[in-house]
Amino acid sequence: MFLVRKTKQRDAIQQVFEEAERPLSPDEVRAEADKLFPGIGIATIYRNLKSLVETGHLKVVEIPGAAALYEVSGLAHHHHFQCDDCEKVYDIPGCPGNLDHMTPPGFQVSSHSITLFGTCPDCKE
Amino acid sequence: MFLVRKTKQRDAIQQVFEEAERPLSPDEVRAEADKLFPGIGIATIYRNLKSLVETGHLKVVEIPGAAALYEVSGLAHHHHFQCDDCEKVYDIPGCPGNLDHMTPPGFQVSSHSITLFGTCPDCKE
DNA sequence: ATGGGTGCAAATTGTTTGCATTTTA
DNA sequence: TAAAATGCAAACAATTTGCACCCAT
Repeated sequence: MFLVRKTKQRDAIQQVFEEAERPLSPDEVRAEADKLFPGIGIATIYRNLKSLVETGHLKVVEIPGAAALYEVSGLAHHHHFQCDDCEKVYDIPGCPGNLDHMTPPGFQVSSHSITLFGTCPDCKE
Repeated sequence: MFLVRKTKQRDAIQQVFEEAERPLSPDEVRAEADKLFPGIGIATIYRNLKSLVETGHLKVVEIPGAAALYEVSGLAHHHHFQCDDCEKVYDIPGCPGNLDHMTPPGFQVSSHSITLFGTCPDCKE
């Protein structure tokens, strides 16, 4: 990918993320983008997700035991919650902060990932 | 799987875990088990891993962005470290403890997962 | 008109499953 | 010797890639 050109499909995908309120899977992105650009192919979704991550527009959200999700970058440092029931993933603010006391001697930490699991408000009845 | 019978292959797989000092991938298990029982098939590895998890002998270790690993169960609550370089995963003791302050109102937390990323001692030169 | 982008289908990777055969109890 | 376990290969699901064609610049 040398130069990144503007296309209807790419615009549609970016717009999907601007309107999303939680991290989305490639299939969810496809379903939403298809409303804006009917017939968009799944390979196009994957290719654009990858290039949007490379250009810094999106970030990959990795949840343990699940396929990758994507969200707009530029949000403050935060973590995620996955509902045990509906499996949707939500952004949650906050961070326990310094995890140095968990770092064993000889190891050097560059980043961390925290995911909470449980029941989301929608599924809590 | 009704009754679980003892087989040479299953014994080999269990022995691999008794000697492992970190979580292993199915392929690593196969490589080690193959030394104890040459020719063991990958399907047998997967089937036994699944049943050993069901019987409580093993636990699945899910690292964000990586395929599932397995380790013996019965260890104290702990978390994991993945090396950015060699990608090996290590157990690390400790836990920041109460993460309630990260739980947004309306959500109910049942468990959490913490993974530290960085450089392991082996790769630190 | 040229080089990047798209859609489709084939290829990959990690994991599971169907089935004929072997092994355990 | 009946039921469970194995090995192999085919089936799957998620993601990537090759290629002919299309569309921005």
